[in-house]
Parts: sequence; structure tokens; C-alpha cells
Amino acid sequence: MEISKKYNPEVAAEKWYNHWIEKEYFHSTPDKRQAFTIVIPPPNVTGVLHMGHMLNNTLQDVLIRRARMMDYNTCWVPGTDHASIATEAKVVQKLASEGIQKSDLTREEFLSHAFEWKNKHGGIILEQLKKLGASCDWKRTKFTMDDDMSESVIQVFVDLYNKGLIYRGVRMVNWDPSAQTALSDEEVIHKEVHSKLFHISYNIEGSDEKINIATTRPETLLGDSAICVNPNDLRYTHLKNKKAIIPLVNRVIPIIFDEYVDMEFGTGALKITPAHDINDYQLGDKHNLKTIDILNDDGTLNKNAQLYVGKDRFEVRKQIATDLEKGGYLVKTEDYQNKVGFSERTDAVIEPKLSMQWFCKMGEFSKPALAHVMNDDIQFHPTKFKNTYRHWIENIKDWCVSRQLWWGQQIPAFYYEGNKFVVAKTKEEALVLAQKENSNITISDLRQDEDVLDTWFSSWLWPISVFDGIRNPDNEEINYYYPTNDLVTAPEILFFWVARMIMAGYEYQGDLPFKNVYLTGIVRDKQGRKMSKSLGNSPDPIKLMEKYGADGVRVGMLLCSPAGNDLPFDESLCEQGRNFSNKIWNAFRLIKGWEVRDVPQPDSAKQAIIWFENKINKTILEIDESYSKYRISEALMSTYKLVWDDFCSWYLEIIKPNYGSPIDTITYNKTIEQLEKVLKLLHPFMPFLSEEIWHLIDDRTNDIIVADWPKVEKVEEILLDDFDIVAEAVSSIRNFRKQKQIPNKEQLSLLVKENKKLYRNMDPIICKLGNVDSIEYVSEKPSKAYSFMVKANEYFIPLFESINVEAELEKLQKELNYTKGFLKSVEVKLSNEKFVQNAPQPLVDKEKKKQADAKAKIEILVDKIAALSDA
RNA sequence: GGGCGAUUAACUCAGUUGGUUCAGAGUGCCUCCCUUACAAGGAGGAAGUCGGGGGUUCGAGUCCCUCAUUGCCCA
Repeated sequence: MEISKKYNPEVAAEKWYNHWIEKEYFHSTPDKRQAFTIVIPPPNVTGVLHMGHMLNNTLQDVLIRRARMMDYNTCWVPGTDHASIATEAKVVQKLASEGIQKSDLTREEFLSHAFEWKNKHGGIILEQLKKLGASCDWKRTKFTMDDDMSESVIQVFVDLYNKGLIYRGVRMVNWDPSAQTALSDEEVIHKEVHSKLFHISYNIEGSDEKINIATTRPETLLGDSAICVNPNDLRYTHLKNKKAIIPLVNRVIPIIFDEYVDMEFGTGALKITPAHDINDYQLGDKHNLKTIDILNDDGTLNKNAQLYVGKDRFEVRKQIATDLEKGGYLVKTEDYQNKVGFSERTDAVIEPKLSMQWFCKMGEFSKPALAHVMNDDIQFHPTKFKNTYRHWIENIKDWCVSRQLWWGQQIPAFYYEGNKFVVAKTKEEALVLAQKENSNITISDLRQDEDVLDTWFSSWLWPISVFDGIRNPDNEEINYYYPTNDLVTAPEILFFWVARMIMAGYEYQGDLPFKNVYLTGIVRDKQGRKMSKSLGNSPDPIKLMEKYGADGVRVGMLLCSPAGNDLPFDESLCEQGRNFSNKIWNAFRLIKGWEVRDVPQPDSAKQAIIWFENKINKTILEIDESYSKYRISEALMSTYKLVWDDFCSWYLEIIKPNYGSPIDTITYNKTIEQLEKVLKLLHPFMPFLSEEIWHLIDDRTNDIIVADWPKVEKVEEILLDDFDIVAEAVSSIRNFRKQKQIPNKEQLSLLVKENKKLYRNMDPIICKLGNVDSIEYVSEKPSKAYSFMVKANEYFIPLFESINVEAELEKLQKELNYTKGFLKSVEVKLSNEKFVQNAPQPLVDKEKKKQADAKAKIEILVDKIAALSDA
């Protein structure tokens, strides 16, 4: 069979993915084994695959594939969320391009357009994940607005309402005038902006005096209810009981006193606009001020403003500044930097707005959510996020769960007789409740709340609702798969999502939703910028996979992504991944190319096998350790080095038969055995390549995807140390060849003066790799020879030409100086009484041994130098 | 403004409860080699006063204080 010189990933990928699906390896049903569950962070239906998804889902796939090999019943549930604001915006936009306004449609008509859009675009990311090799249980694919999922959401809303944990109330909310909906605090991004601070003077009623205030939002003065100063501010004490007159509209407002006002800031006088600023609102509440809302939902001014009615808030800001100046009210304008909230979805400037919304109380929920993270029932990786989490939970505010949109679950509150309402799963149930109040009410009198629920109000139930645990809390699946094991997500949504899932988990299952939370970094470009569509700095993951293979990209992503650290992405990482694929491919090609015959096994091969078996066991220990700490990049690096350095560079080079010669059966079989172990370790990282080679090794029906994860056997550390000595000797011989320009083909002899007992079994390895014809142990150093040392032992390569005495002396002198320095540092320690007294005994003994070793070595070096100098 | 991190080689990062001369890995860089698995490769090599300053200790990259720089979260 002819095997291509380079690995072709595309063929293998498609072939094996289809094979795995056919064999239903990804599909899980409860059985006797232990479950290992991951729920995907549902990507948004509007999206396409980006590098963040690649990283995130590669990690999940690695965890799930390893668990599968460890014989867990693995279940990775995929799905998407409906992303109400983003999706509704897209649908509105699409309709607009067809000349249809949302306002022209009924709710039902709009939703049918939205579902049509979702059916067309909603599955893109999941399809793309298949290219990556994601081993999700596709039969379980969920969408947050599937009927059963929506039912769960509504059920929870009703339940929490009945428990008194959901209420309706007028509150200051974050209003997105572009999407025309309220947002939760978490959806507001505060950004530093350059703005202007306007100093405006208000006349005092019945006096010539004026009072100056400073504001970044002069247009809001039309909604002012008071001016507030600090009672301790001597500049203003005389204004008690006075009133001020709002410029331009000449409305009279009181001057009030409150220590809230910072005397140092601006003029020390603050205009109070309770309808348009959260702090002002609280002050207004305290002082019983009028609330004058001057804005329409779209950000234009309404008739309460009296002036500029119908104009946009930003336009008015410019206009009013001019008008104030004309009227002599504008004292000065200065440049100012402040933070302004923007909508996460639409990037519109957020308007604090008073409105009637639904809220979910967080107080009780937050208690278990905090406790179980702090006591590590739920572990965060890396742990540093516990602090951030605690800080947020401890300062949590009630969650605004209503959105003024149509795309989502409509709030199951039904109004009648004006503002009276009942909350129930269906209109029919609502009627029953309403009729208890008034038996004359008919179903047509009931009007359902127009608003929908926040998308996160769906997502927070995700680990439960995908197993139908809300509607059927005791069903077989939820009992089997819940709690899930690992959650892999971005720190950005720690509060949005992770915290709330924990709350929902304890509320509805009385248990944690997952045991481990792996927080990934953010994928950035080389310049450290976040990857975004607008910057166009994100590579197309599909193209990357075409270029480097899915395995190559997976390795590239993981190589540099320690948990919680940002990942400065560079294509060269995928290149490294591809090169690694190729390296493995060629190692396999080498092995497969050998003719196998019943010939005697060389000693070198025998020793190499013993060594590599220990080496691989040691590495498996390291890898398992790394996995248990969720140090996935370290697990990969250990695997990478095992393959490249230990297996390819050392092991294969040792057992490789001479060109044209066959390999003996024992060595060949052992080598295949080692290769198979290596492939298993590789499988979570490189599923396609490992499966491909697995089947090229042997025509077989069992697949590596469900093979057993290698078990660690005993590690003989001493053998590993011995090999290190051998390796060092080989390197020294290679160096010597290089210096003397002696080709590898030319055989050398090696003499060893053994000052410390060596394990000679591995000598054949030195012969093989160094092309040494014999190793002779001597008690006297030969006169004409190149020499090097490994530990305390001296090695000599006899020379016919004379050696370069000067160079040799220099080399020896250098080593002598180093060793003397070393000895000195050890002796300083040992002569320090406090060290000898305080340090643990084994450490002191170690130091003594070091001292003795160094002394012995110095003696040898001094001898050698003397001998050379004489010559 | 409040909180939490980070700062180790040119780059990205390890460095476990302080204890071998301890400063490490991968990549990149430099030298040599198209040798019969792989040039997407091989064999070697150089590279850092562990951000600055103080302190605790027999001993500090590791613990404490402080300053600087930087990132994230929240207001």
C-alpha cells in the first residue's frame, strides 16, 4: 500500500465523522454506567461560527471524548438560543428591506416571519461545529423556543410569581431607544466618551441672584424637578426655601438640600431630573419630587418637554446649548470625559427610563449561589473568578426580566378591568383565577401582557430544561444526567448566565447544575484586539480548517490557551498544529513501511522498548494530572512532547532497522502497541487523524473513539534517569562529530572511565545512535582522546590526529569554574549554622551529597587539566 | 471612584505548601544539514539582574509592604 507523504485531513474528517454518526457513538441514553454530561453554551441563532466558538467547543469536545474513552456514558447536548433582541433586530431589518414595517404586522404574522428566518439561519453554527469534529448528541439538539422549552420557561415564571419572587413595578430601567426595549444591567456596556460639561445658570425666583449647575445633558433640564445642594455648603445656605426658574421654559422648581451632593464637583449645585437619571430618581423619591418624563420611547422629546417636541435627544442637546447661550444662560462649556452606557446589542446610548417592568427578586436566590461556589461544591477554573463572582453576587440587584419585544416567550400575565392582572400558564387558567375576583369576566376580557421574557430567563434553565426537568422534575433523564459535569464558557457571561443557572439549579433541582466551570479566554488578534465582525479581524474558521485540517486548528487553538487567559490568536498556531499532524503521519508511515521478519531482536530495541514503556506511563500520569486540574493546554503539550521528542526523535530512531533491513517481529509488535497508546492519548485533541491511523494500522471494526483510555502502569524512575544519561552521551557524541566534521557513517569507538557505577544495559542504544562500534570500560584515561563528562563519568573517543589542547583546556576550565562555584554555594549553606539547624534533615543530607559529588568532580577535572597541560 | 487579577527569554505561557547552580516549555531567532518517515524535517546554539524599591527568613520568582505599568469587572 502506498501511503501519501503528506497527511490529507479532509478525506479522513468527512469519512470518520459520518462513520461515528452512523455508529451512534455520540448518542446517549441512560444506562448502568456513570453519566458524564456537558450542555453546550447555546450559541445565538443569528450567529455564524467565530473563533470564540472554536475554542470553546474544542475544549468541550476534548473533555467529552476523553470521558467517553474512560467509559463514562457521555452526553453533550447541543442547541441554540433565540437571542430575542438580536434576532428581532435582524428580522425587522430583513422585513424593512422588503418594504414591510413591523408595525404593519400582527404579532402572529411577525412571529411566523421570525421562525422562518430562524429555520433558515438558525442551524448554521451547529452545522459548522460538525466540521470541527464536535461529538454532540445531535438527536438531542434543543432550541430555547421549542414548545417544551417555552413551556418550562412559562411554568417557572408562574411558579416564581406565585412564590412572590417575581413582581411588576415601576423602576428606572436601562432603555434602549433603538431596540425600544428595557435591558438588564448586564446588557449595558459602559464606555468612556468625550463629552461636554455645560455650566448653566438658573435664576432665583424673586431675586436677581442666579444659581449655576453643571450637566452633560442640558436637554434634560426640561424635565427638572429641583435643584439640590449640600446643606453644609456655605455658598448656598441662604437659598433655603427659595425657588429656581428653569431657563427657556420658565418653570419654577424648589431648591432642596441633601448631603448626597458632592460640594467639590462642578458648582456644588445639582439639577434633579428624576425621570432621566437613576440617582436623581432616588433623590426625587426621597424628597417627594415630581417626575417629569420628557422622552418618547424612541428617544425623541415628548410634549412634557414643552420645547423641541418630536426632535431626537442628541439633536436637542446641540440646539438647547445654542438657545441657552442666546438667552444668556450658558455660563461656560468645558470638555469632559465621562462614562456612558451603551446597549450591548444595538450600541445605542442607554436612556435611564422609568417604566413598568417585571422583575425577579435575587436576594434569596443569591445565597446558595454564592455559598456553593465559595465552598467549591462548584469549582471555577481558574479559581480567580471566584472573587469576581462573589463581588457581583454580593452586590446583586433584582433582575429585570421583561423585554418590549415579540420574539420570545410572551409573559403569561393577563390583564382585565384596566390594570388588574392574574398570572397563569394559559388564558384558560387565567380566566379561572380572574373569575374568582369577578365572576362576570369572560375570556375575551383578558388581555395578555405584550412583552416577552429576557432570553436569559430561558437560558438559566438550560441544564435542567434540556432534560425536561422543569415540567417533569423526576424523570429518568434528569435523574441520570443532572447535575452535569463540566461547563465551558466565557467569563463575559459569568453573571448573565453561569450565576443564574446556579440559582435555577438550586431552586428547581435542589442541586448544582454542574461541578466544574471552565472559563476560557477571549480570542484576540495579534494586536490584542477582540475579534469582531466590524473590525474584520477574525479569520473564517471554516477556511482555517480547510487549510490546516480540523485537527490542526484544534491543536493550534489549544496550544496557547491556558484557562482564563486571553488567547492572542495567530494563524501560525494552526500551522504548528498541521505540522504536528504531519509528524505523526510520517511516524506512522515509517513504521508501516518496514518489512517484518522473524529475525533476532537487537538489544538496543529491547532496551528502547523498556524505556519507552516507562516514559509513556510517566507521561500518562502527567496528562491525567493536567486534565484533573483542567490544564488542557498542558495536557496537550505533554502529549506533543511525548510524540515528537520521545516517540519520534528517540524511540523510533533507536529501533529503526538499517536501510533495507527488516525489523524483528517482537519490536514491531511492541512498537504498534506503543503507537496505539499514543494515538489514544491524541484522540481527544486530534480525533480524525487518530481514527484514520488507527484503522490504517489494522483493518478492524473497533474504533478508537470508544477505545479504552490508557491505564497507567508502574513507572521505574531509575530507568528514566539512566536513559537521560544515555541521551546526554549520545548528544555529546553528536556534538563531537559536528565539531570534527566526522560524518555519521564513520564509526567511532568509545571508552568509559566509570567513576560511578553505570547501568550498562542501555549501552547498545549509545552504539546505535552514536554509530559507535564498541564501548570499552577502562580504568586509565587514554592519552590521545577527545573527552566529555556525563555526571561523574568520563567518556573518551580515541583520536588519531592530535587534539586541540587549548580548546580542551578551555572547556575543562569552564566546567571546573562552574563546579567550583557550585561547591562554594553549597558550602556557604552548610557552614551556616542556622541552615543546618532549621532546614529539614533530608535537605541537609542532600546538600552534603551535593558537596561530596562536586568535590569528586573537581578532583577529576583538576587531574584532567594537569594531564593535558603536561602533554 | 470601588473591587479583582497580571507583570518571568523576542512572543505566548509554566513554575505546586519558600529549599538542588533554579531560572523552564513551546514558538521564533542563529549555525550546519535536501542523511534512505517527515525541509510542514533533522542536529546543535544563543537568549531573562523573574516590573522597580524595601522587608520577613538560614534561604524569596514563590510570603509581606510600597511604587510603576497593564488588564478585567462593577458604579
